[in-house]
Amino acid sequence: MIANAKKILLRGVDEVIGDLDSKLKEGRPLRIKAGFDPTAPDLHLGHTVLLRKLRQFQDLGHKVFFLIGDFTAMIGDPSGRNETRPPLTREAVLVNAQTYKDQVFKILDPLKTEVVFNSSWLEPLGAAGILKLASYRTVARMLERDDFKERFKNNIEITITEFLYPLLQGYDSVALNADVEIGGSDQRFNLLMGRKLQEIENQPPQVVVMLPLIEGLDGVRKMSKSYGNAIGILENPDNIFGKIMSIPDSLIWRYMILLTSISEDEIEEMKNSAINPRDAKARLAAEIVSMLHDRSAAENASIRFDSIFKRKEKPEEISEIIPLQGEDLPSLLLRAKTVSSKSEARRLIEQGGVRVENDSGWTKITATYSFKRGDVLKVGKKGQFLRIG
RNA sequence: GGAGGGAUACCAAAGUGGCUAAAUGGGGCGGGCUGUAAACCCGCUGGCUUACGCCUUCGAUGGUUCGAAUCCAUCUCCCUCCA
Repeated sequence: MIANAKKILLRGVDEVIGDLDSKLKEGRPLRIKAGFDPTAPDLHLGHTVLLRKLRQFQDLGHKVFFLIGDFTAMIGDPSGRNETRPPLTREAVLVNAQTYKDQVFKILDPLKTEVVFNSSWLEPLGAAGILKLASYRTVARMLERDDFKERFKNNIEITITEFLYPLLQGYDSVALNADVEIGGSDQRFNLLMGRKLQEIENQPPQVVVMLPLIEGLDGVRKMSKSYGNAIGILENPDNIFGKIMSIPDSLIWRYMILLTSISEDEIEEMKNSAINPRDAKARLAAEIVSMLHDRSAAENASIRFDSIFKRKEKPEEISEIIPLQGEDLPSLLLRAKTVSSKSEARRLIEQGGVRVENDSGWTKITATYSFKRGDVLKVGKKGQFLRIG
């Protein structure tokens, strides 16, 4: 029973600190904590690694405390950063928090989730409480943390508030009496701080479960909206499918382990077979679309993908644009929002990035091409289609 | 509080009076080859213009000059050393 639970819970996990076994053996619903920094307006696939892990705990009967770090967001988590973050306004924090709530239940079980805001206990803490927390740790201990150490060494500023961040996050664990905290492996220091503070406050220290940060679509940097290498949770099925098809092969198995429920045995089997990486990717893409939408959305996305990219057909639904009097191609493309400026449009056209469908297939066109009603244009290699109305 | 150094396009980094819309690298985009993969090759990468060209951009503001990213003044921010 516990062995089975452990197998599920440890899938894809980077590292566990503390005794998960004995927590599980207690047989009660554990209090699982995961903190979210409400700075990102949208969740992406990277967040689902964590959300999926939370869901697995829920499915085994445990309770998730989905913590929105509205108070700590005013500082900004320094983890993994090489620079100080600008603070967010209170309003922005609240708006972002709401968008989080709108998205996470695509993965989490709402019945076993409690959404909490850390301002509800950090605010009452007051200056005195913060001073007390701060007295628990020394500057030397803080500088043990890698990113602080690096920044300190390289004369990159570290604000005092950033030192406070791990303390406050750690205190969240005390306030919630957390049994387990799940976080990205970049959170190591903060997660361990929770254990430390719980011990000081005479609580059993939480078990720390660290998940890897997944690489973004470029396969190099971690997935992040600001790197433009992310897939948003709310994106449409075709987009998600297409983006997965464009990931480098090196990511396939990692994504399968972390983002799908395909059994580890089956993944091993595929890996050892002579499967065409393209087909493995298509399977992966379908699984992910199913997770964020549903099975039939995944099937449709797969069919459309093959039609457009394998057989070079045009999609059945194409947005139509009606040309204005005397409008030229660059202006039309700009108005259709397929490019961000006319210069860009000209560049694109000059380089053969714009084609029209005719008897000989997709044919490159020039800026002076006189389009006519019914023409279907394809813009760029990712394939944006336009019909002239 | 004192002394010195710095701020250049998405990022890094050259440029110290005109030849600079600004070298080079990365990133991004487009083309070729593919499996919307990787690697590789080619091109593009401020805006407006069919084009000649015009306009805006080198931390901010003001000035010198026929002409400034480059010189001067003030300001803002960052770094180093000293206290």
